[in-house]
Amino acid sequence: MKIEATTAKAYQLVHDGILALARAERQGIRIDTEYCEQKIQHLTRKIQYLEKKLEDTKFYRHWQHIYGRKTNIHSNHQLSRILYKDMKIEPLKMTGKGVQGATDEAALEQINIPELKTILEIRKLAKIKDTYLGAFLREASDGYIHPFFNLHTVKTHRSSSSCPNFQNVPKRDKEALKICRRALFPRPGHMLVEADFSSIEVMLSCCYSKDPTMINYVKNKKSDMHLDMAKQIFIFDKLDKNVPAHAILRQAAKNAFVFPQFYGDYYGNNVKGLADWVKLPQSRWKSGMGVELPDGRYISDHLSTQGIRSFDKFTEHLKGVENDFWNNRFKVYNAWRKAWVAEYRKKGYLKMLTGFICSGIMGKNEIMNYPIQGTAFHCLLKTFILLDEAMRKEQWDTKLIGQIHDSIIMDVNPNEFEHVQLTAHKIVKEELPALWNWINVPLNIEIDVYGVDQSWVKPITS
DNA sequence: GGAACTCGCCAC
DNA sequence: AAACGTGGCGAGTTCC
Repeated sequence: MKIEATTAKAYQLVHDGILALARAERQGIRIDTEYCEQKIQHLTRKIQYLEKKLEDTKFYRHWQHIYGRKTNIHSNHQLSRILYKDMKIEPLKMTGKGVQGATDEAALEQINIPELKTILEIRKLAKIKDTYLGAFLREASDGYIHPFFNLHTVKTHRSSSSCPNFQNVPKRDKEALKICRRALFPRPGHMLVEADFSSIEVMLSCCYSKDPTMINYVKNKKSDMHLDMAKQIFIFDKLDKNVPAHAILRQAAKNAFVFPQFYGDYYGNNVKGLADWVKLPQSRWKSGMGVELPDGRYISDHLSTQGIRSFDKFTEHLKGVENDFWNNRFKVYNAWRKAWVAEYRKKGYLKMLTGFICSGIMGKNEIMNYPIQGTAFHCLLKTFILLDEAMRKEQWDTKLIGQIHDSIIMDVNPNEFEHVQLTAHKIVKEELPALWNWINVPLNIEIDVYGVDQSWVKPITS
């Protein structure tokens, strides 16, 4: 696919953006190579130990019996054959291209063979060692890595990063986070600072759709879309998000319903994710199942009082929630979606608020997601450009060093921190809305600060 | 022996 | 009726 800017204002943004990003690439990110080397050795030994442990099992000997000298526990192709052909286990899901049984984490967890846990553990450690620490070392030069930030590779006009990819360093898995991010440091006496746009894709959904309900959700600090959805999905009149059990319901609604729905998913998939979150099985429910509620009851008992006693009944309920979500709660957004898709089908291309054009054959979900994703990134990019401008004009010692779609990573001189923070806020709250009159909601950033001379592991704020 | 593919997995 | 968007990258495998 050919990716180009296509209008004058889009071209200008890419032009300025490339230059600002190139300056960040040139600065680079400080890396502790000694740590990487030591940690790689440590992980290698750990992996060797797990491999030895595996080799001492019946499961492995069986594998060896089939593959002989070619036996390779890192081969998912071999593993798929062993499990699904040889041991005749019924595969619960197939791989993406659909020809063999899947051997990903979700699939292996469903199979009751203890050796598979060891394989998963090896996979996780190998990923950390090879994809992250190994790549950091390979790319390190004089104590710095210089990841590329590309603006010409992505269909949605977002960015990508490579050599190494700075945009996928582990964060969710706390162990992986600690090991990988411990390698990256600020310059001596400086601190790493990360400025994240708050819910930027929701903001852009407001800009495109002008949906009043959605706008109210992001403007009104007391309202909470995910909590409201949790109430509706799990049928509660009241939920307090500060109660841990309620916080889980809110997270479930957010991650297994709201986000997937905006990406184009449907209730039949969402219901599985929701059941996972609240630990309910995909079958009939009995008393005492699932997560515990603050009053000591379990979620299955609560739903039972609402007439929902099985996964199937819950699915039916969720179908109603989905219908209400699009035809009632966010009906203006839904109308925009329909009109937006119709317009693309008439013209054969779509044009973003920032002037970028996407053409080619697209499905419904792509037509809806591209403008949101692309334009959200353009807010980040313009902010990056303006920060870079201020930095050079005022000769900051602080440096811009990277970007992850909706966040900017800086290497900050502590004496300049207050000023940098003020400048960033001024850009997103005042300059951006003044520049782009289609911004109809308040943009905001959250700032995370890491300690002076400390790695990228744990922010000392927020 | 390298290119191109699949699979799995990390991020937003 | 159908049904989750965007990337990069390592290892294994297959093709030429």
